[in-house]
Amino acid sequence: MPELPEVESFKNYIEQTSLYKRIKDVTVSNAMLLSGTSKECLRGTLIGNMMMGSRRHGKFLFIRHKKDLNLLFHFGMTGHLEYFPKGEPINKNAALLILFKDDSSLAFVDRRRLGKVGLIKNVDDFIKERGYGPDALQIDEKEFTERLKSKRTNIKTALMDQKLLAGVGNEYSDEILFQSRLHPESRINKLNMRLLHRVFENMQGILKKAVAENADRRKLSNYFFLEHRKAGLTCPPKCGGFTALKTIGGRSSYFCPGCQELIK
DNA sequence: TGACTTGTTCAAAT
DNA sequence: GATTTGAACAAGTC
Repeated sequence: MPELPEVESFKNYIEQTSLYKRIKDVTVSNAMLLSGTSKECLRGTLIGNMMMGSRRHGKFLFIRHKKDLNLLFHFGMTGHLEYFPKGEPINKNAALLILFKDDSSLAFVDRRRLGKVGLIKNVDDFIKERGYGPDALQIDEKEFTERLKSKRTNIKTALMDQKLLAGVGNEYSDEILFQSRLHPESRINKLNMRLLHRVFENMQGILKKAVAENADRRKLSNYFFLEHRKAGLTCPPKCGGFTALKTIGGRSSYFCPGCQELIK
């Protein structure tokens, strides 16, 4: 479930493995993966070019090839990248395989095929046209508060709404609200500034830490709900209550009713 | 067998 | 009209 920290780690991965290599061939084995482009168009456009840089916005990753040519990745639920140096066996399940001139390759692997790959001209225009909010790590507290405070929906749904702010998904939203001791169904417009401040601080803290650890869950073991997505567990901090599961905003939401205050 | 998972999108409801 | 809610989708797991 690639959320902001995972996508940031994919960005680092590309930068460490795949920049400035001439592209020799492109294989698309799952055309459904493509968004707004065709196999032929993707191949024709990428072959002969090279990746010059990358940029992440929310859960989207953009690879710049040249001015007005960016490769777009969205990883859906199970998408990820795999790089294979020359001579290493490549993953045959790759939905998209980019072969470089030095015979190394980069694969987009996506078992459940919910990811998307596309070509776009301008990243800022794309974000604007699609209406995505500011990136969750770029937004400052003032704008965060401004964008959220008038909403009447619950805090969890809002945090996950990519048009309010981009990058937070189901799992990280649970962790942010757990650390903030705030019930996911709390109504935003009932929250005071102190509480919104707390959510903002926890969001930034958790995302930054996760990015610093390259989204490696093993290194985030002090983050309770990222590690244990289960109901009926004893809440570790202080309250000693039990964790609960409830569908909120159409998503499985884990929380502790004992220490996450519900404000309605 | 079918219920459940996720992010996104679009339709329906408020 | 704007905002909010919820269902659908895809496909793999259990």
